[in-house]
Order: sequence, then structure tokens, then C-alpha cells
Amino acid sequence: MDSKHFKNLLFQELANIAKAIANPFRLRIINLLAQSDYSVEQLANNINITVANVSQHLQVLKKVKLVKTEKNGHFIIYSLANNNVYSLWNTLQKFGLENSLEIQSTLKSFKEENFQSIDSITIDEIISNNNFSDLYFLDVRPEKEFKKGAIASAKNIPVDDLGRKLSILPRDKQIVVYCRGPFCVFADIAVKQLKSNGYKAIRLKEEILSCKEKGLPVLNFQEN
Amino acid sequence: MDSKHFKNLLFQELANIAKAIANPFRLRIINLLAQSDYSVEQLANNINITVANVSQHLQVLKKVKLVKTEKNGHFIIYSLANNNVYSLWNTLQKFGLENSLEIQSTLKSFKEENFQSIDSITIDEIISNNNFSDLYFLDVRPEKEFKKGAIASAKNIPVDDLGRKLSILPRDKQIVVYCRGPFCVFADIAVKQLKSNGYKAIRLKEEILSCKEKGLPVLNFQEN
DNA sequence: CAATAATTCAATAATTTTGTTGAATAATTG
DNA sequence: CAATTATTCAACAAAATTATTGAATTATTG
Repeated sequence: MDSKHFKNLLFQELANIAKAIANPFRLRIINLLAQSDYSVEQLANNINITVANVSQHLQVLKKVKLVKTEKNGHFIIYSLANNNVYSLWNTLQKFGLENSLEIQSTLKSFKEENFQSIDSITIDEIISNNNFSDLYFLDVRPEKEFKKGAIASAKNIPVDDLGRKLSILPRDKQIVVYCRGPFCVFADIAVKQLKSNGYKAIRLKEEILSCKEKGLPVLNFQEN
Repeated sequence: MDSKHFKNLLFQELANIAKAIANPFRLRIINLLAQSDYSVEQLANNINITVANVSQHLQVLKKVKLVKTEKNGHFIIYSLANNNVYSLWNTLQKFGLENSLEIQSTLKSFKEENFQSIDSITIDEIISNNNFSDLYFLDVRPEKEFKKGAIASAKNIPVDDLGRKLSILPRDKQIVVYCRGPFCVFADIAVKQLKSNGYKAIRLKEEILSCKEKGLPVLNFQEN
């Protein structure tokens, strides 16, 4: 194999991987699978396209090993192949968020419409202020995701349970709420609810993986 | 804007970004620009397709802000928009390397054919062995790239200059050679040359960005 | 072992992407 | 300011991707 042929093969194959993620529905599938495992039908219901179509998209993803399958009775359960997929999805989101004006303005106008005046804080600001003990970290993702990795001192109350468990939270401390990151609205919903109940709440701009990268203490991270 | 419309816009736009990188020639352009800035004609010569075609691919990349331009006389010089692009390219490579059997076997057979018996060491092995002082790090990338960020104690001798500067290197130490990562052959070439001259040389499996991530001391990193 | 149910396949038409050609544009340089 | 040159544009045909439909698999379960 000469160098030219080698390059062709390599770049073609990398392009095939990129092609597999280069479709809005497949990205939505990846996004869903990043949160939990699903059957074909569940995915179809979630993103509102036909089962056959979802199946075809899943074949595309499976071919380049972005997802894997497992049988459970009559159902075939799909999940992300491994952490690299999550990492790829995350990097793409991050790029979009920082480089795409369309994404920035879409996000901004959606949040302005639905969550007026919700302040956010960045990981860098937290680290540079160094006032950890004043902050109470609240993770509002589903328990399953929390268990896969979270900020070390964070309390987990999934956003749907928040109403019932408000009394657990401290009234004097600044509550920093976080979720799946800037594209997720769980933290916005939670902050809105907390503020209307008299708590001092603010959302964290980034998600847990960025916390780990930036050096905020995290727990329970498993590699795969 | 309702939630459904919001999701559609967001995922469509992210898919557009993914589409822009989902082509082997555009990936080769990104790969080249990750190493140095180039004009349209230079890129065309490098990857051996027509100037008009390269120009069209560049328009696609520019539209989603993956590359930026700058004028220099008659030439328009293209470069990566920022570090996020590099990061995206790197994550894709890493995914391919770890998940794609095609890529693994292509890489393996190419290296076996051209660089028999070149041993490599991983960052994790270096860190866990903790024998830093026994190792001599040699960076064989072009000076320009070295200056953008390198292993803290590394010496830079671009692979083309290696023959002339062999005498600088220590004969008693284990020399760990690194380059642009697993897809790059600079380090393999260098190790081959060093070994045939009686040096104890081995290549580092990963590239500099992974060193930074894994906690090996690095120098000179600038964010953009 | 047959009924059932989830998933995949196959065929189609519409849309999008791709590379080529040659001409048009723009702007630097002497 | 005209000549030159790098880059982009426009138009086309070929190839690939997409969603839909309904039928075919597959294998679990009672």
C-alpha cells in the first residue's frame, strides 16, 4: 500500500463517520441515546418520524459503530457504542455554540422567550472566584445520568421531582443548577421554579464533561 | 418560537456543520490547515484536485465558519477558524482510531509495511511509570507547530532536519519521539532513522493535545 | 409450534451533493 | 491604469442521500 492509497482510505473512512452524523435526525437519535438507551419505536415516537425511517438511520449509525444493540424480549435496544461517541457529539455541540451565529441566535431567542432573566455562571468564573463553600450545586438531570458522573458535592434532584423536594434545599446559599449543558433547558426550568419559591438560584452554563475538563472536582466517572 | 421549531433549527444547523466536514477532500483540507495556513492553489497541489474544486470545498467550510481567510498580495490564505475546529478534527480522528476496524487495519498494514518493528509508548504508560528523568522527549514537527504548544521538556528537531542534528541527542537516554499523532508518520520516520544510528528511540502513540488532556506537562499553549 | 409483534428490507421518487468545464470577477502590481 | 493572476461563479450531468410505502424477516412468547 503506497502513501497515496493509504491517505485515500483513511480520509474516506473518516468522512464516512462524519457523514453518519451529518443528518439532523441522526443527531437527534445520538442526543437521545446520550441520555438513555431506547428501542426503535421509542426513538421514533420521540422524534416523530416513522419507525422504518428511524430503523434506516440506525443502520447508518451502526455501520460506523456509533451505536450498538442489545436484545430484550421482542425489543432491540439501541445505545451509544462508547464514550467516544458522546465526546464527538459534545465537541460538535461546542463548536456550534461558539462558532455558529445561527445557533447562538436561535438559542438566545428561544431562551429569552421562555426563560427571561435567568442568569448563568461559567465554570471559569466559579474556579476563579474560588468560593466553593458558598455554593450549593444542584444536578437536575435524571438519576441515571447523575450516577454516570457529576460534580463532586452536587445534590441530584431530577427536574420532574423538584416540586416535591424543594424543602431539602438551603434558603441561604446560592444554588448553582446544572443539567446537560447549554442546549438543555432542564436547568432553566429548575432555576425559574426555584426563584419563584424564593431560593437564590442561578444556572451553570456548561455541562458536567466540561467541569471535568476544566478541573472542577467530579465524581463517579467511568470511562465507557 | 416553540420547542419543536427550536429543536429543528438547532439540529439542522448542527447537521450542516457535520455535513461540511463529511467529505474526504474537505477533511484533507482541514488536516492540512491544522498544520499550516495555505492558499487555494497550494491546497489544490497538495491533495491533487482542481483549483476550482478546492475553492468550492473551501466555500462549504467557510459557510459554517470552519475556516477563515486573510489576504496576502494576490493570494487568499486560508486557515482554521479557531481551536474548536482542531478539536473537532481531533475528536473525529480519535473516534475513527478507536472504533473503526477499517481504519485500524488500514493504519496497521501501512505501518507494518513501511515501519516494521517500531515500538510505541502511550501517555498513560509514561505517567504511571513516572520515570520522566530517564526520558528525552523529541518533537519532530515543523517549528511553527512546535511553537504553538509542546511537551514541556521536549527538544524540537523537525523531521527533515534530523539527519544534520543527530549529534545533539543523548546516546544513553531513551528518546521518546512524537509528532502529529497516530495518523502522522513523522515520528515513525524519525525513530527509524535514530535506531539505525544507534540511538534508543521509541515513538509516542498520541499527539500533543492528548498530552495536555492527560496531564503531561506542556508549554506555550495559546487558546486560539 | 403457531401467533404475534418489533424491526428490517426493497423499491421508488424527490432532493441534495459532487466534480468538471470554462467564463467572470476582483484586485494587486509594475 | 492596464496587465496579470488568483479565486470564484455558473451550469451541467452523474452520483448519493432521503422519506415513504408496504412487504418480508426474525424470534419471542404463550
